[in-house]
Amino acid sequence: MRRRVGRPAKPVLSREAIARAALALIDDAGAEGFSMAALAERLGVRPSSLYNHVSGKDDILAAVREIVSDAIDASMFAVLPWDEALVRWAHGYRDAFAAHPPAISLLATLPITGALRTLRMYEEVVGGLRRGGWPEAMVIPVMVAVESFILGSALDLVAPPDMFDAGPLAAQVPVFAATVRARDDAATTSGRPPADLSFEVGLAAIVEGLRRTLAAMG
Amino acid sequence: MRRRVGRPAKPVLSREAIARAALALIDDAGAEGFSMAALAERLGVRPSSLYNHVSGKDDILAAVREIVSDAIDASMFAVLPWDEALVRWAHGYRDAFAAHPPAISLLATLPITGALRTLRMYEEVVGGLRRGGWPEAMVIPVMVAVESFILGSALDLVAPPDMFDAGPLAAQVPVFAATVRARDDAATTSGRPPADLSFEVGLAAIVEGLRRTLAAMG
DNA sequence: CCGATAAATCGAATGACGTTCGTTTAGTGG
DNA sequence: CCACTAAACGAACGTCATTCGATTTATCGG
Repeated sequence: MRRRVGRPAKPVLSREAIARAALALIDDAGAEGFSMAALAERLGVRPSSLYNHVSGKDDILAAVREIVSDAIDASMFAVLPWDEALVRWAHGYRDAFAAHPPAISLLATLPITGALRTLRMYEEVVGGLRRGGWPEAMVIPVMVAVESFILGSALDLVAPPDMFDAGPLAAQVPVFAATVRARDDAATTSGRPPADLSFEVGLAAIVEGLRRTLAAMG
Repeated sequence: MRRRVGRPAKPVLSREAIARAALALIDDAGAEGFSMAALAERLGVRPSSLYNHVSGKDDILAAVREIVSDAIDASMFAVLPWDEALVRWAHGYRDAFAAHPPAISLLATLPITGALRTLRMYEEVVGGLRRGGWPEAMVIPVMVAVESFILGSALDLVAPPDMFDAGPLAAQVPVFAATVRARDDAATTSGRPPADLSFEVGLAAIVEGLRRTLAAMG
């Protein structure tokens, strides 16, 4: 698996290949397992070789974010009413991140790339909202608000499952502890993870609220 | 400012003092400027001394999060209708993070501490929602959904201001580019940052949507 | 008042990590 | 065929978080 010095016959690396390997590494080894050394080894290469194709670790993460974001479909805005499209877009958006849980915390804090494909997605969303009747100045705030909710929900997805486990302190917060149990029961009987319940409740609420907001503006 | 070896007359360090200095350091030097070495210097101490009071960097960040979270008031749930309390709580929650922008990205991905004060806040929120008529199994999902939106909005707060600047690609996404300009104009004339517009629109929508959800369950 | 113990710091060392740079080799255009 | 460029390698550097033993000082029991 070790390479010899010198330019290889066929290129071994590329920005794309590095990004794909990085995502696979993060999926396998988690966020802490993602190092330039580990990534290089997975590619059969020395760490310094990576710098011929990317400018550094941040650049790799930006490329990883592009890959993950590319899985988000926004074409429904062209054919569905804005509110219905928003719901489907949000589901696909969250699913794209949910497919790579260990990557979420790494990508969430990353400034969103201004890559062309990302801009095109925004173009579709914005077009759908405008056609739906939203005034121009409110379209971006509406989109960002939904995106913020999605991102926050993605982070919730990767939170430790016992986050709300009060442990020995449960006696001091009895209402809370009982309510957490009720949610856990609901999650079990519905067969869905607790994070899904929060996401569905919140998404339905925010879209319904937006419908009312738009209607109230005539 | 340099200390001598040996046990000092008065303790110089404590978990609390370390956490407060860490938050101040993050505010001053940003997330990248936060290192054990820099923190130790600010405290007039050697890095290794810190380990007598905290278990490591993660532990310090957890303590920082406790400090930031302590600024969140949840007492309004005891005296206001649940929907109004939710709006005020969300504002205070976001403000607490907005007071320390460089800390947001560090804390956002951190698993929420199960500290007693945090649990007490949840106890108040949960109590308010239950008194408002929410069925037991839905209370936690409702709270988590709102919290996810707040956290996502806090991250938006720290995003680079030119995030939506398409630059030379603007010609390829004309509707989007024009809509971003309209938002920037609205932000300028209203005298509020763009992130505030998104937060207000989203918060109003999600709470209004929750009102409708609850009413529909009668 | 004294000696044992515990608390707390320091200094040195370690290992991992991201990154830079000079060297070496192989393909490519003229 | 030759100069140039692309690409990978190996070595080195600086930073960082963390560990550990030595050292100093306060506190407490007798």
